[in-house]
Amino acid sequence: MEITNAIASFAALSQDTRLKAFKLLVSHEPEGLPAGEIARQLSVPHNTMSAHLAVLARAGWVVSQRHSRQIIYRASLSHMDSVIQFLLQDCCAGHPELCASLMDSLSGCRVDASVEQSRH
Amino acid sequence: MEITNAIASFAALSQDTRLKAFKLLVSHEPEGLPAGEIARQLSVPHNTMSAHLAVLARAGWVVSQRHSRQIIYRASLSHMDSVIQFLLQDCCAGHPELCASLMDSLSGCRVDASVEQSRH
DNA sequence: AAAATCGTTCAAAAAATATTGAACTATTTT
DNA sequence: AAAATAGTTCAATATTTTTTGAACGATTTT
Repeated sequence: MEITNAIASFAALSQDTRLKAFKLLVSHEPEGLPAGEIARQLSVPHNTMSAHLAVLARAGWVVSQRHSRQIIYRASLSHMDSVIQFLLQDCCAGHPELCASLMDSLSGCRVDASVEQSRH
Repeated sequence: MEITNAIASFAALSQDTRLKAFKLLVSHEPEGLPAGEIARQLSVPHNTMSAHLAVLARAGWVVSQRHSRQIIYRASLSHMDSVIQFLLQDCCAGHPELCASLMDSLSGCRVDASVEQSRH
């Protein structure tokens, strides 16, 4: 990821409605949500929401697809991965301990059968 | 991390000089760099740089400490960790495959002796 | 083909950010 | 204690972003 894309990516998430919309879409993966439904859930006028969704889309955080009358938005998890990689770049080289701690916290989300079982 | 802190964090990195300054500090961990040196390396007036460093500090991306006449800035790697955790929250639960891919890319930075040896 | 529904785009005003000369504070050197 | 050095803060201007009424475009229903 280039620095220009990174700036646009951070700018896109630096606004209340947009960050909430993105989080909402992440929690609605992989089905996605139509534009109007996002506006309704966040209590934002539909044209305001449309402008914000355009910013998120231009930055790469969301993708959209028309489905009859509605336009379905989905979070782009691969873009999230790219942004995180951008942040970590030039960091882990000298400091593997940060990666280690991150990996530890990430490993908590691998919910497989054996882990499920060991919870009881 | 609260959503308010997340917004401030993303806003802080959504500006060219600030993003470059943070990256510069990450690559200068753990020694850090004095404010004037950062301004010089990025070709920015010292008062402009000071304002930007204040934004980064308020958001939590950097910490500073006076050392005789100069003020040394350092990147806060733990803050970076918090922001990444904020992004991943509510994501891995339904989608362990994203975490898996992230862990794969992260695992590349674990440069220990055995890996070093196997490179030759 | 008219009406209804779902969204986007436009344009203009309002609000928030960025920039920088000048003044100021803290520390060290002479 | 004056001068020099390293940074910050202030204040005013310039720039960018956000918001929203109104108009428009696409698709479905009547």
